Amino acid sequence: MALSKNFEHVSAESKWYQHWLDKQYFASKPDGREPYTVAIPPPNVTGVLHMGHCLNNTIQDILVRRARMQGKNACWVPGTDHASIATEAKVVHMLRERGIAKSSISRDEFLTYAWEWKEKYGGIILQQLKKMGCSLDWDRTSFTMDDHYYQSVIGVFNDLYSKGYIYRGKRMINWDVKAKTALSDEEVIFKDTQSKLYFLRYELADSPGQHITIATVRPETILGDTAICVHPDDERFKHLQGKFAYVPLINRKIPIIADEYVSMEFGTGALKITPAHDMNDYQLGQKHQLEVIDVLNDDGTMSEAAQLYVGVDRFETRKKIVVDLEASGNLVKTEEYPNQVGYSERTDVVVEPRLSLQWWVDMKKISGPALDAVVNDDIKFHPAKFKNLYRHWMENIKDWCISRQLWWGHRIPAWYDQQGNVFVARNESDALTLYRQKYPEGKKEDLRQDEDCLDTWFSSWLWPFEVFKGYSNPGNPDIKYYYPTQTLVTAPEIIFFWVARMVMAGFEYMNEKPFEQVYFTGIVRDKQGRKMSKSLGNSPDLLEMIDRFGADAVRFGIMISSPAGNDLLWDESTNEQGRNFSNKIWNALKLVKMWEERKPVTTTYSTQQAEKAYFAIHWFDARLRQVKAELDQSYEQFRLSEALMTVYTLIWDDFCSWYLEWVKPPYGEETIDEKVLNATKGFFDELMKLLHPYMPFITEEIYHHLSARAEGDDICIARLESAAMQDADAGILANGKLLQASITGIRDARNKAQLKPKESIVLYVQTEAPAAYEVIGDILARQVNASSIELTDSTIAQAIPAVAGKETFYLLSSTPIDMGSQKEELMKELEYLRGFLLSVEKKLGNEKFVQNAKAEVVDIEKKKKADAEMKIRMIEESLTTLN
RNA sequence: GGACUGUUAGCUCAGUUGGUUUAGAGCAUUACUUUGACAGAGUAGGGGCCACUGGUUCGAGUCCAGUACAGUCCACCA
Repeated sequence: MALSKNFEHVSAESKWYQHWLDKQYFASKPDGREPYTVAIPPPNVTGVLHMGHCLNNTIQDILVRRARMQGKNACWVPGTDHASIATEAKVVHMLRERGIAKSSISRDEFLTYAWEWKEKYGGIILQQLKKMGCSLDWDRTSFTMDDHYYQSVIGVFNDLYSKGYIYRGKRMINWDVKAKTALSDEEVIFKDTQSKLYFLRYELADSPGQHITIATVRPETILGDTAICVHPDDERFKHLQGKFAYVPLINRKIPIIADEYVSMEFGTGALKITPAHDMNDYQLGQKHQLEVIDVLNDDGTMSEAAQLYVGVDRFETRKKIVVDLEASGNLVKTEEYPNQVGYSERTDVVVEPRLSLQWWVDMKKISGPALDAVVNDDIKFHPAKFKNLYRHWMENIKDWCISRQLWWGHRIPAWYDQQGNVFVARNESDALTLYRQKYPEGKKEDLRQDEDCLDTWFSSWLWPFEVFKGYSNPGNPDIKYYYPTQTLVTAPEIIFFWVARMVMAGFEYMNEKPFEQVYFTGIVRDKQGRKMSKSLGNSPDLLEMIDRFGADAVRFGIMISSPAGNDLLWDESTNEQGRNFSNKIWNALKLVKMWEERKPVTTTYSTQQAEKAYFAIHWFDARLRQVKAELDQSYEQFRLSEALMTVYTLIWDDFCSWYLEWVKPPYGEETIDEKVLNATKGFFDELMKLLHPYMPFITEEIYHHLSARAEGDDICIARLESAAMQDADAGILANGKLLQASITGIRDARNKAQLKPKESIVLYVQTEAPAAYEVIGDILARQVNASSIELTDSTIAQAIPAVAGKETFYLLSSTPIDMGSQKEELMKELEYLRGFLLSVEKKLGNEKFVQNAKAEVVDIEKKKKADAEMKIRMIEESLTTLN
């Protein structure tokens, strides 16, 4: 069988993914095995794959595939989120492009368009996950607006309402004037902004011509002013307390009140109070029973109440009113003022604090167990630093505004009658029943359902259990088997939006945490450290990259640059590293396949001979065990990039660079030792299994090239056995290190002396461990092109000396050689050793050290000293041969 | 403004309770190697006062304090 020059990822990847699907390897059913459950953080239904998804889902796939190979019943549930604001915005945009205004169509018409949109674009992101190789159980694909899911959301609302945890109230909320909806606090992003501070003077009512000056960044809101407030102890304004002033331009008479809230140092010490448009002003207004004048419409234009600029946008008004205030003589001065302004997370417009009637969840009622679970490590956070963040938020939790003025989503199950009563029920007929309990003659037509939808997160907080119908069909076999899930992999950005609320919902409705552990990924940034975003255009086209480099390479690239718990500065060049790695593995396969074409020879050795003949095998066997133990550690701590690096070097360095070279049959030889061949293939199998979670496609491909496999023998479901170190391993590994150091040192010496690779040498070894050379001698000789190896007690004249660790080698060559550079090298080494010796001697000469340090430490230092002295002696001896 | 995290080679990061060499890895870089798996490669190098300043200690990249810078989260005094 002829193998292509490189790994052909395009054909292999689609072929194997389809094969895995055909074999139902990702489909999970409850059975006697230990479950390993992961519920995907559902991407927006209309979203497309970006680097954040790539990182997040690669990590999940690694965990899930590894669990599957460890014999667990792995179940990774896919799905999407209806993403109310984001999707509705897209549909509104689409309609506008078709010349349809949302306001011109009915709710039902709009929803028809929205569902069409969802059907058309909804599956895209899931298809993209398949391209990445994600081993999701597609039969379980969920959507937050599936029937059972919808009913559960409504059910939860009803339940919380009946417990008194949900209420309706008029409060200050964050208003998105573009989406025309309320936002939760978490949906507001504060950005540093260079603003202007305007100093405005208000004429005093009793003293014409006299003024009080206030400072504001929002002059347009003065039209809604209902008071001016000063600090009660402020001497400058004491005489004005209880007096009145006129709002400029409209001359409304407002009181001057006193409250300790006002800072005497800031601005002029006098604060204008606009209860309708500022959170703090609202509270002051409540306290002092001030009038509330709302001067803005829901789209951000000035309302009738403003009297002036009616219908003009708020920012346009700001420009105009400043001009007018200046003209009227009320503008004293303006100052540059840097402050932070809230923007909508979804639409990126400046958020308007606004008083409105919304639905709220009283979070303190349900946060208790959720806080404890994380603080007690019942749910483990990785990295643990997020525990503090979580705790702080939970301890200071505020009520959650859950109503959104949108149509796409779960409609709030509340009905209102003409009298202003509210009936919360699961459906209209239940609501009618409630209504009739109060008004027996009531008719269906008297009731009107709330127009609003619920916040998206009010549905996604049920995700870990409702994907198994844990709420809608309690106690079913799936929920009993799969819940709680094992690992949640998500971005720290949504720790409050989602993670915290899932924990609360889990305890409230399943009486159990939703997941055992949470792994917070870093944020994917570009090379300059900027967050990847659409607007910056620094987000690469993932599918194009997969086509070009292969999914394995892209997965490799993102994982290798992803330190546990840190943001990752991702650069496209890591794709190349991944592709080169694939190529390297592919070529190793080609080499092994070439050997296979030779004549197999079965050789029997005595135990002692075998130790020597098969040293490479014994060594790699030990290395595998060692690395597997390291990997277990890394996985346990979610150090996935470290684990990948470990596998990478094991394959590239240990297997390709060392092992394969050690066992490679000499050129021209037509036979192959059968035991070596079989062992090599076995190692290759194991290596592919270790790598499979990271690079599923190429590993499956190689696995099948290595040996003819029975039907159903695929690496995807192969067992990955863990291994413990054995007693003999330490000695073998030490010999391996000695062999490597010797080869490197001697090659270096050959290079420096400009000995051609083909020129053979006689190698003399001066060593404290002669026995080792019994075992490693043959390989050493071949790797450094030595015709023979001799042990020696003394220096060898006319030979090139080389020092490696405690060993000294003498390379005797038949051709005359230039020793100059070699001598220089040895002098450098000598200089280093003398410096080192000095530092050790200094340490040992320090009485306090010898007195206070632990005995072992002192012994180590003594040994260092002896070693250094010995090496110096050896180099000095070697140098004499160069003279 | 408050809290947390970080600052180690050109870049990205390891460095476990202070002591096994005068600090490691990957990528990048340099020199050499070119028909026998792989030039998308091989072999061998170079490259760091561990941010700064003090302190604790026989001993500090590692512990403590302060300073500077960066990042994240929270708060919002108009």
